[in-house]
Amino acid sequence: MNASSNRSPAELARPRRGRPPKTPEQRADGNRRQDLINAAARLFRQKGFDATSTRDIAAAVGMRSGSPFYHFDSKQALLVAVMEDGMQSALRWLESRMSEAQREGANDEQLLQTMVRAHMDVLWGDHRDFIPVMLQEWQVLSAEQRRGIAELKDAYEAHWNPVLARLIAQGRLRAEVTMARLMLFGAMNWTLKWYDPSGRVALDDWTDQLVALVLQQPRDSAPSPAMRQA
Amino acid sequence: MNASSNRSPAELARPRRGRPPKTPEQRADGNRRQDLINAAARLFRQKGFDATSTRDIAAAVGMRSGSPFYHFDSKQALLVAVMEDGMQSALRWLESRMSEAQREGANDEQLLQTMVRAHMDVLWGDHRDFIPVMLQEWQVLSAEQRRGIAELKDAYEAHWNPVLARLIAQGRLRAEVTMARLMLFGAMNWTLKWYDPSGRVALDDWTDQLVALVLQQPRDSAPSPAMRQA
DNA sequence: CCTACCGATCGGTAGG
DNA sequence: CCTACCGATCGGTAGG
Repeated sequence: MNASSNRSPAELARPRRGRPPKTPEQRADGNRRQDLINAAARLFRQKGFDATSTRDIAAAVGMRSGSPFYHFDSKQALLVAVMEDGMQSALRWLESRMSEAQREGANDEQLLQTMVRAHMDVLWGDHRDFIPVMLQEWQVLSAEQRRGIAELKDAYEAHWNPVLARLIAQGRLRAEVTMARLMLFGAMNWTLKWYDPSGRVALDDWTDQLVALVLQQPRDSAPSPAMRQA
Repeated sequence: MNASSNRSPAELARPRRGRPPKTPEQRADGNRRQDLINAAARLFRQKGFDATSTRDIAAAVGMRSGSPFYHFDSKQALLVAVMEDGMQSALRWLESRMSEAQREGANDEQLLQTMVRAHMDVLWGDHRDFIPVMLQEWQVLSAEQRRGIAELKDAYEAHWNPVLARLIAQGRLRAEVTMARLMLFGAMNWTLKWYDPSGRVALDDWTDQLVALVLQQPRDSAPSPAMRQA
C-alpha cells in the first residue's frame, strides 16, 4: 500500500533532488526508449495508430499508463520514432544488398532483382513492423513531422532511379523512371494487404515473378530498336 | 428556447402516437439513409474510420448525434454499407466498360487497357470515396462482415482472370494469372497513396504506361517461342 | 429523428 | 518511472 515501505534505507537517505533513483526495473537504462519504439511498432501495425492506446504500449513493456510520456512528448512522437527507426534500417539494408550485388558484378537485371528482394525483406523480414506502419499511417503526421522522414524516403527511392534508367535505356523497361518506380513500389507494397508469408509463394519466387512481369525479354542478340536509333 | 413553440398549430393538433410527424428537413424520406452513407464514405476516406466520429457524420447531414443510430445499428454497420455500395457500383462500372469494349471488337490488349482505365475510374472518379475506404479499412470488419463484401470482390476479380490468362497464353504477359492480377492491382491501388489527379499525369496516360510496362512487346510477326512449343 | 444521458476510454500532466 | 488525476470525446441508448 505504502510505496515508501519498499525503499531500502540507502534510498530513503538519498536526497530527493536531481535524477530519481533507479529501481531494478528501470536499470535497463537507455533501451527502455527502444523497448517502447519496438512495442509501438508492433501494436501500430497490428491494430493501427488510432486503435492503439498509449496504455497498450506501456503495458506491453511493463510500464504504467503515464510513463511513456517520460520518454516521448506525445503519441505522435512515438510514431515518428517508429518511422525514423524503420527507414534508417531499410536504407542500410538496401545499401548493403546493393553493394554486395555490385561487388559480385551483377548486371542491371540482377541488381533490380536484388533490390526488389531487399525491399520485400524490409516489408516482411525481422523488422517487418516498422515500414508497414510508415506506409499505413503516413497521413497521421503533420507536414513538419513528415519532412524529416521524407529525406530518408527520398534517399531510399534515389537508389532505384539510375538502375531503372539504365534498364529503360536498354529497352528492358517500357516506362518513365518515376512511373516505373511508383508502379514497382505499388506492386511490392500492396503485398502488405494480401501476401501470406506462410503460404505457397516464397519471397524469392514472388520476386522472380515481379521482375519477369515488368522486364521486357531480351531481344535475342540484336540490339533493340531504341538502341539502334540512339 | 422552447422547441414546441416552433410547431405549427396543425402539428400540435396531431396525436403524438405512431410515427413522428415529418418536419420539412426530414421530408427527404428514404434517402436520408443514403445521405449518411455518402457522408460516411467521404469522412472515412478523409480522416479514417477511427478518427471519424458518428457525430461528425451526423453533423455532415444535419442530424443530431444520436440519429445515425436510427438508420444503422452501429458505426461498423455504416462502414459495411459504404463498402457494399462501393463494390456494387464498381462492379457495374467495370462490366459496362468491358461490354462496350467487346461490342467494339477490342482485342485482349485493348480489353486490358479498358479494364485498367475502368479501375482507375473506380478509384478516382465520382464515386472515389467508396472503394478507397474499403481498401483502407478492410481490417476493421469482422470475419462475418467481410464475407458478404468478399463475394462482390471475388466477382470483380473474376472478370480479370480470363483476360490475363489469354495474354499469358499469347506470350504477352510473363506471370501466373493470380500473381499478375495482384501485381496489377497493387500498382493501381497504390496510386491512392501518391497520385495527384490535378497533377501532370492524366489517368489515360497513367493507364497507357502501366499497360506498356506490364505487357511484353509483340514479337514482330513470328509466333513466340512459347506458342511454337505448344 | 431529437433530447438527454451514461459508462468507458483516452492522451496527457503534476508532483514526487 | 509511478500515482493519481483531469477534461474531452466517443459509441450507443431510452423515451418520446
